[in-house]
Order: sequence, then C-alpha cells, then structure tokens
Amino acid sequence: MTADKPLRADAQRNREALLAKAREIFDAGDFDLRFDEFARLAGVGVGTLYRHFPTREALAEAVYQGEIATLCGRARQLQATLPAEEALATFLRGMIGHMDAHQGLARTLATLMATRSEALAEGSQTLERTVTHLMAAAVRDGTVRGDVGAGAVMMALHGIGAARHRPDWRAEADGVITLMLDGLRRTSSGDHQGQRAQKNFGEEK
Amino acid sequence: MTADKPLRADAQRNREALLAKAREIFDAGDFDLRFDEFARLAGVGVGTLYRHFPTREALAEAVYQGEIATLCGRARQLQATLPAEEALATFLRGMIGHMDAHQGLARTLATLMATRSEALAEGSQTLERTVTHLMAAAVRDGTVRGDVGAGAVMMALHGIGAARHRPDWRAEADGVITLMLDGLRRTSSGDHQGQRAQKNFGEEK
DNA sequence: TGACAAACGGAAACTATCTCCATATTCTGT
DNA sequence: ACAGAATATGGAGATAGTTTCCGTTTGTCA
Repeated sequence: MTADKPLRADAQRNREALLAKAREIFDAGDFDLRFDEFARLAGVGVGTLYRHFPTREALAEAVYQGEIATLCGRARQLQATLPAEEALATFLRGMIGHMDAHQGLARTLATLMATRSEALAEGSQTLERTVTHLMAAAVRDGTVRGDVGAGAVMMALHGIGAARHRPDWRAEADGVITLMLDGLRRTSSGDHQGQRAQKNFGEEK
Repeated sequence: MTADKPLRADAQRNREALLAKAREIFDAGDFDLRFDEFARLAGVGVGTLYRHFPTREALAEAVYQGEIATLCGRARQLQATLPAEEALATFLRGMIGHMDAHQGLARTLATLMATRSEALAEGSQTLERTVTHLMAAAVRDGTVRGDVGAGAVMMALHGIGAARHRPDWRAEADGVITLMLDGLRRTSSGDHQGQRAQKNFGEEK
C-alpha cells in the first residue's frame, strides 16, 4: 500500500527536513504551532509544506510511521546480533527508554492522531508483528515459553504508555518489563541473573 | 473548590444549553466543529459562548466534570439503596456500560483535554474517592477484603478505557470486572495479607 | 545542453477565532 | 410594581490562521 513513487531529489530533501523539524517540534510539545511558522522553521515555503503534508494529521502520521519504522529496524538489528532472548529483552527495555526520552512526542502524536486512528492501528499492528518475530525466535531457542502470545506483551506496553502520568512511571514501567521477561522465561532451573541492566538503544542525546 | 457564584437565570439557562449541546456533539465525535457554528446550534450568540467557555478545552473540561459528577451521584444513590457489595458491583458494571454507550464522548474528551490534563487528574481523583467509599463500605460489611486499595480498581478501569480499540472490548471489559469482583470478595478463608502485587497487566482471560 | 516535468515559494484569497459594545434581560430595594 | 443597577446577550467587525494558486526555479533525461 505504500506505493513507491520516484521522488525528485529536492523534494526528498525537503520532505525529510519537514519531518525532522516536525519530530523536533512535536517532541517539544508545541503541536499547535502555526503552520506557516512551521514551514519557515523548516526552511521551506508554505506551499511546499502543504504539498507534502496537506494537514497537521498527515504530518503526525508520517512522523509516527517513521517512529514505528525506526523501532522495527532496531528490532531487526538486535535480532541479527544477539541471542533471541536477549534481543527481546533489549528491545522491550529499549521501548521503555524510548517512551521515556520522547514523552512529548508520544503525547503529541496521540493527540493529533486521535481522529485518524486508522494509521495508529496499523502501526500498532506492525509493531505487534515485530514483537511476534522476536518472541517466536526466543521460543524456538527454548528460552521463552510458547503459550503466551505477543498480544499480551502489546497490552502491557500499551498500559505502560497509558499510565505515563504516574509519578514513578519509569521505575514502575521497568518493573512491568522485568516481571514480564521473568514470566516469559522458560524456567528449567531458577537462574535469575541480574536483569537490571539498562540497555537503551544508545540513541538518546 | 467549586466556588458558588450566583448566576443570573438566563445565564444559567444558556450555560446549560451550551453544555447539553456540547455533550451531544462531542458524543457524536464532531469535536472540531466551528465554534461559531456551535454557538448557533446551541441557540446563543458567539459572544455568549465565549463568555461561558473561553476555549474549546474549557468546554470539554466542563462536560467532563459534569460526567464525573453524574457518575459520583449515581454511586451515592446506589450506596444509599443497595447492600454495599452490590452497590460496588452495580457501580462498576455501570461504568462499563457508560463507557460503552458514550465511546465518542470519551474519545473526544480525551483528545481535547490532552493538553490541560490537570482537570483530568482532578476528576480521576474524585472518582477514586468515590470508589474508595464504595469499597470501604463493603469492607466494613465484611463482604470485601480490606487489603486491596481503590487504586488497583482505578488502574483496571483505566486499562479498560485505554483498550477500547479491541474488537471484543465489551465482553473483555465485563470479564475484567467479573474477575475483579470475584477477587475482591472476601473468601471464607479470610484476607490475603501482605500482598505485594501492584503491577497488574495482561488481565485478559 | 536543451526541453520538459516536477517542485518551489510566498502573496493573496479565504476561513475561523475572538473582542467589543449597544442593546436586552434579570435582579434588588423600596 | 417599578426604577435603577447589575449582569448578560448577540453579532458585526477586527484579528489571526489556513490554504490555494501560479509565475519562477530546479532537477532529470536524452
């Protein structure tokens, strides 16, 4: 459905500049910035902005999709370089770190896409597929139980995201992940290695 | 907190008309209706609308507070006419029914109040107090265990609200309530003391 | 390099928001 | 019951934000 269109070089460049600026601004929570002002900040004319993203929602959607793509890419990379179980753990912890580092972005996107939630649902599905892959690999390894689906993990992640307002959010979120990972681990013997290590994606500024 | 201001009769009337219309329109999901058009629909001038509710958010906030007040009133009424445990059960089931019947309203309010979430937090606190009362009465009756706070119930409700997109939402939500009520009911063997589980997730059957 | 299509920018047209005040309604004291 | 004070109203017009349109520029391909 994401039809590939040959995009002219300058168009591509502008598009990327707009997305980058949007990400930055959304992250700062200024989602109601004037549209023409936004174009100016991104260094393009309003016309260009409108050609690429006809509405505020379209812009949000594009940023969101980029976000999902980044996450999925990260997962693929982890899966290629780490043992399955570790890849899953690192990915989930990384998700929390990502949510933590980009609170404003998440809130802004959620607000802007509240109406057009089709794209949101689609992204969430994409993410679920990725988690499914990570888990399936770990199950194949025999390190993770096979009787719990990715849906459960998704619900937990969703719940974590929805509870952002809680004062001790980060710690609680990490707690949920720890519980889940422990619960998922196939326990042939009680080997509880220190799972506290905070493996972020190493992207945060 | 709710300072009583003597409001002139016509002002009161207009205010109520605006709120009623807002509730109706929000419920239908049209939260981006033009402001002047909205005034016309409610049968008042724009000036009047602006005097009562300076911003869209203020309007949403007022509707939200009304909603909370309705809910709390219902709880008080149940508490006065039913045995404590039954009052609690009826209230919780009623909440689900309410959420179900007014999906659009909930979504709209959530969207509009994403920024000004102070009122949201306050309303949620008010609701939590109400649930606390219901539970406390049931605990005094000896029908409900005393070692689990209202916070747990609130989290579950919150989780239910956040999962509205799930295809089988209503059934699953009812399931969660059933589980909770069963879990809350004091068993013949007595309370489970010193329980530590505060992270609940993946509550689906 | 020239020809053509694709993309650009930003002025201008358009649309929505909000303010202001002359007029209308309600309230209060006698 | 009524006059005067206080409060509220509506909507025209000012302000602010959005979107289109098109002459110009830039990139692509032969």
